[in-house]
Amino acid sequence: MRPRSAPPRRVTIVDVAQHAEVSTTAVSKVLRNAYGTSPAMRAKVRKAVAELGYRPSAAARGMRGQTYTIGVMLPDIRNPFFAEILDGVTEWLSDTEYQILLGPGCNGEAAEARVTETMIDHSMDGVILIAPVSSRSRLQHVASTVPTVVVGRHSHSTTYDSVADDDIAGAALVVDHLADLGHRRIAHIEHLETDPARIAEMPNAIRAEGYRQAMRAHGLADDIDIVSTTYTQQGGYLGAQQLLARPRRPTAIFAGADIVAMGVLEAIAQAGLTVPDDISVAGYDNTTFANFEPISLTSVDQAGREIGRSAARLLLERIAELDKPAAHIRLSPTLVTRRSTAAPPR
Amino acid sequence: MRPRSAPPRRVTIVDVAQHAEVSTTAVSKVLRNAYGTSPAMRAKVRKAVAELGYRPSAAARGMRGQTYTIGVMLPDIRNPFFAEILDGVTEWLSDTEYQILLGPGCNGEAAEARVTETMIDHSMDGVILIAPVSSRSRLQHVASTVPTVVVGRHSHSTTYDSVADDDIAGAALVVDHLADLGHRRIAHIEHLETDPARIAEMPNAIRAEGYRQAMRAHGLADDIDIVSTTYTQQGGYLGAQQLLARPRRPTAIFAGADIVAMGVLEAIAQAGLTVPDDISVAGYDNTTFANFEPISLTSVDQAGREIGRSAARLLLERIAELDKPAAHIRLSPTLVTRRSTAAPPR
DNA sequence: TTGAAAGCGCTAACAC
DNA sequence: GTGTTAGCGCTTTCAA
Repeated sequence: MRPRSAPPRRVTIVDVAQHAEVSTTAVSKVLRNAYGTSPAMRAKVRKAVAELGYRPSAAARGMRGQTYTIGVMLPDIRNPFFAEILDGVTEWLSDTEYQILLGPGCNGEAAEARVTETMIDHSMDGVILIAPVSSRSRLQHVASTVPTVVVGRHSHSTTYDSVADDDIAGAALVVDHLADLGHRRIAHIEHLETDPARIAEMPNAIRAEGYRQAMRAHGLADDIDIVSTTYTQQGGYLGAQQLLARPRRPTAIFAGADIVAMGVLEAIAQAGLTVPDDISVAGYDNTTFANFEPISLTSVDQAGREIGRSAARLLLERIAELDKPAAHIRLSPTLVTRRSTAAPPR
Repeated sequence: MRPRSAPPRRVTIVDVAQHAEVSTTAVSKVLRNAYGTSPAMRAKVRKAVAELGYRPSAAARGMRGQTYTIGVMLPDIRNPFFAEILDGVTEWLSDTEYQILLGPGCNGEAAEARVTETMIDHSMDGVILIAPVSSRSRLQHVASTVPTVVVGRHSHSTTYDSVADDDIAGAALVVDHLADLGHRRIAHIEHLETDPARIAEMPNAIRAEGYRQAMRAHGLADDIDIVSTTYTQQGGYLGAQQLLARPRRPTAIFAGADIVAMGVLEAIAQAGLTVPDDISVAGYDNTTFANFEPISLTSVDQAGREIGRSAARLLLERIAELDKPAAHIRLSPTLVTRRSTAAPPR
């Protein structure tokens, strides 16, 4: 009745070697498809591995060679857009022998440092950092320790690769769409970026800049109206409240992220207004939420899956060739128009 | 200009020992707060650790002792309820030196096996399996290898601990609420469970059973109406379509999960009906989605955070004492009534 | 209280 | 093409 009397000793490479009547080196080589193994040997080893149910210990492997494990850090597990990226990563890696482990959702530099350290401590073969907020030097440090791909920042690092969408273009898609519908007072809710070093590469800051540029291009420079909050539902709610209280209320709100748009919709409903009759709303990320029929939110599609696939591909390439020059992929977003945007009230 | 010319050698316990002028054994002991270290020695070692920025290698640790890492497996990263549980786990472990790593979202037994194996391969100190679908014997196997807590199954295992909510009571809360409002034709959408071994412990099956019991208790045995699909948005959509096509349409739908309710709402909207005027809808899990003001879905709250905290606590207790008897915690759910439920149309 | 030394499971030189 | 051997960084006996 003792549940775990004897935690049975794990099958090791030595057991496999004995069972197959070869050396441990041979087993190791076969397992890694390394050079210098005869077909006969491979067959013997594979058979023994199967019969004994052997699995290599990633911990032991990590001390000498690879662990065949990729770490993925994502800031907020609740944001469905990140799940999309993750799907792409998973899809790309599913054909390989690499495993994935995720860091727990982390907000802020301290938590990010903790997560990346943990991944390094486990000697993961590479890490994918999704929308990190850490300083550039911190990312540099991580990348100098382990092959790294950064997703969602417009980086120009020579140390790590990056994948992001063209946020300037994405913001322009929204403004163009709203302007074409006849809107002039188009407001934007941004995630405030104070650190000047980060303004150049954080997507939120670039979306705001893209909004400004597009407004100017439409001759709407005087109508530029940005509220600075955070990319959260709460941020959208508070930001929208500010905008709705304006003497000349905007006729359209471009939220920097779908999660922000959720808060915006909530504030609008609470104010007794209707979307899109009284006010149009657009988001960014094209999450499942935006696609939810009763919501039907116009949103910028970043092709998260493709971003994830690209990130995984770049990482494997870097693992294979540590010195290869850094690649920086910019994917073009598209606009998915839905019922939350329409012509402004007259 | 070479980006990663020399990946600098990691600081090891030997470096710390030399710097502090003590033995590696001493360093190891201090790091683990082990018995037999003088205050003076501790001070010296701590100082050296800080000065050198030393971090223990989890990989190396894993070969002999603990890795101070907990693995959490969750089936679907998109379901916000799981994020809630995760928050609870994170909260409880934040006071400890344990780190968390998550498995990638997995659906199906094969994927679950892969994830748990990966965690074991990395010699994690313990694993928390959230709503696993694997067979009982498979869970037993995992638990006999590594301390395990299973979340969301009504298990009676002697090998692993478990935490779940009382799904019979949760279903009753919904039926009671709807019956009190005057509903009789209350339908239920369940996630189909065919494996007889699993019916007794899977929450979806127990919710369906709770629905049946509660309906009978209200004298509504003849109105029992269950559609079997899956716990997905698509499942809810298709299930609702079936129900709406009934000759005597139900006046209320109890979806087995909020994600299912999303699909239900979509089908209802598409059918040109209104919630709650034409039909009431209730969900299960009280996700952020249910709380979203424009939706305002009545839902059963499982106290996910508390579930996570309990799971983490049980796991640490088991890690400390491997032979302790298995504990099975059942938390009582509560009902959060919102605008999606009202009296039936007359 | 402290430290020397053996090994955890694996990979990588380097023989043969 | 194959096997022997020396570690990787850490924990853990076991002596001192």
